[in-house]
Amino acid sequence: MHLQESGEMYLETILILSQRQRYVRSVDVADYMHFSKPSVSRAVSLLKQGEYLTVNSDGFLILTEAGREVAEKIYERHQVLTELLIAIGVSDETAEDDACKIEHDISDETFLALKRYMRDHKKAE
Amino acid sequence: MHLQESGEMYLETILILSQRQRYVRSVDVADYMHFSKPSVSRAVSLLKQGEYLTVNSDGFLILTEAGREVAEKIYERHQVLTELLIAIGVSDETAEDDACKIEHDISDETFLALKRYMRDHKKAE
DNA sequence: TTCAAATGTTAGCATCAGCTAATAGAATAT
DNA sequence: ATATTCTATTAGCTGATGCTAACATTTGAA
Repeated sequence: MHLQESGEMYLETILILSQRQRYVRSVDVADYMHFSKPSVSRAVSLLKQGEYLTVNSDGFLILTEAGREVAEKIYERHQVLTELLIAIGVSDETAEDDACKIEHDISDETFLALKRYMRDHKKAE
Repeated sequence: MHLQESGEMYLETILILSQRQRYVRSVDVADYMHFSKPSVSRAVSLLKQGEYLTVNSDGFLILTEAGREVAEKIYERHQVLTELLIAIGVSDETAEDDACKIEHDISDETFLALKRYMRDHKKAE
């Protein structure tokens, strides 16, 4: 089952929320993403079907290994891309927004090249 | 009328084809993009409606001022982003592919920052 | 001239991913 | 204990954008 950009966003959000809260429910995801509950409900059931997460008896969303891998990959991209854009002079808010779109688009090859470039140019700035 | 990514891709393609051919028809766009004729037909009629292009009596697609502006903006992004990715070590093909996705996502602010960065670091490499 | 190929359009299908309205069930407060 | 509120789901709508099948029109070759 191939994940669309939207699936990646849900997983990333669950990861982020689970770093600030003891548990994450569908309604928390809906609030954070400013989506309706039914939208989240369907997304969650698709992600469950794809085995990216499970829902326990309290309605808490738990990422599976596969789900966590995707979430961490996207979240790392989010952070690195945001940092990179800020480093070249983009405003914080725009950097966040643009990173959030680019993070789903680029290949592993490009992301690695960007990280390598940043590493090699950090002190030389 | 707000243009989606797909609309931008059609306009960019028409611009590219009009640089290599004396005229561009729907079927040329379909061949180039590997889309079906009906898909292009509908897209063209939407772009016509949005006044991004006109179709003359021979079925040739002519970008309007607005259409050309969009097409050139996206095409410039395409070229600059591809060049940038290649410069940091991404393979030609991946650079093309990734640039083609990023080009629709980033803000003007980010694109300007990237161009500025490239300009300032070109000879210093 | 006639028949075939090329071109464009219409109709209708599929998927993705958002939405609202309505409902069911669980948790909480009075 | 009852009523309210919170949470999740179901049903069904919407719009974007790809597709195929079928058809009409035009072009061009035999």
